[in-house]
Amino acid sequence: MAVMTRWLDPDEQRTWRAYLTASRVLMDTLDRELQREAGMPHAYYEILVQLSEAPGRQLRMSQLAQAAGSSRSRLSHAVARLEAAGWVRREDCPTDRRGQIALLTDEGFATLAAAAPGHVEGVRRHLFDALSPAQVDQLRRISETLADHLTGS
Amino acid sequence: MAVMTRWLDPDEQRTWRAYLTASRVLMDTLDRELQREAGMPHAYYEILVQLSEAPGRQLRMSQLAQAAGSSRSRLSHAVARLEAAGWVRREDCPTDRRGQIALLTDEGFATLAAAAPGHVEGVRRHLFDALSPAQVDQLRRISETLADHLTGS
DNA sequence: TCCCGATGGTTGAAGGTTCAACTAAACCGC
DNA sequence: GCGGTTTAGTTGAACCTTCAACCATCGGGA
Repeated sequence: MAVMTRWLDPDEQRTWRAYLTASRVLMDTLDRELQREAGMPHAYYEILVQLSEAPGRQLRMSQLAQAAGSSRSRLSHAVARLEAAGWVRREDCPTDRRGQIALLTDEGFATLAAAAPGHVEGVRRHLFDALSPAQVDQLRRISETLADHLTGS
Repeated sequence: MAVMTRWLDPDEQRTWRAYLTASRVLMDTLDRELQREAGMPHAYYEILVQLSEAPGRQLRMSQLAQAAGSSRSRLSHAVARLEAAGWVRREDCPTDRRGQIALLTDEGFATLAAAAPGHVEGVRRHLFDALSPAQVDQLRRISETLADHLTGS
């Protein structure tokens, strides 16, 4: 028997369209700002942030991919570029000969430190300044629910 | 005088991280589903949707770019591919000799009609099924506020 | 011990996006 | 109607992401 499509009602349509537009414009804006001011896309910034917060400023590739929300392949390519830029270094993992450890160089840390204020300012201006405290709270709950739902299934 | 960075407080941090994760995973999931089931990325699907809803199933390139939230350049490249796939056709604009009109072919419409149920089902499953009606409403307001804020500035 | 499946990571090719440069036509003030 | 400035759209190069294929190593069972 054919399964009927559960189409979106007008309210859902409107919500979905608004969400699509807002998230796309927000991300495009932040990405462009970061590219202009720090010379890297947002995904690369995320990688540096995750490394900077890890103990010893280093992580196994897999864990870094996980933390940065990246595929392994993407991370491999990205780290290759970050390494060429001198911001990250690779080392062999002592406990697993298959493993690689990515570590943030001092130069990478300095670049991140230089980029962070501008980026945070952008996040604040484009996101938090537009929302009421209640809305920020709602957005957090919605996002956490969604993330759970998506990764749980 | 140096401008102090308005850093994010812990709640804002948490909100921002949750938002980043959720929106990235959501979009990645939908994109992959669409690629697998319809052979096109979400951005291309958006273009076909906009064309399908336009009078005469056609739009000027600029208006289509606007509607689909795409840059002109991106749209040019995309339409070139969609044309090669036989889903879109280009015509000269009769009233402006600089202009180009993109129009959805019957084949393009059929492809879209075939892809839509699966995609809508995905949006419902991954987004709406996870949220309460109140949260859907909150998300709509937040997104509309954000979009206004971003495009207004 | 040997084998086999799972895990960690890389690679190359194909496809998508961005940016800057460019052509052509329309608009505007004079 | 002339000359400069927008606007419409395309192009190519550089870059980023994805996908599938691949190699190496690890871990567990017979």
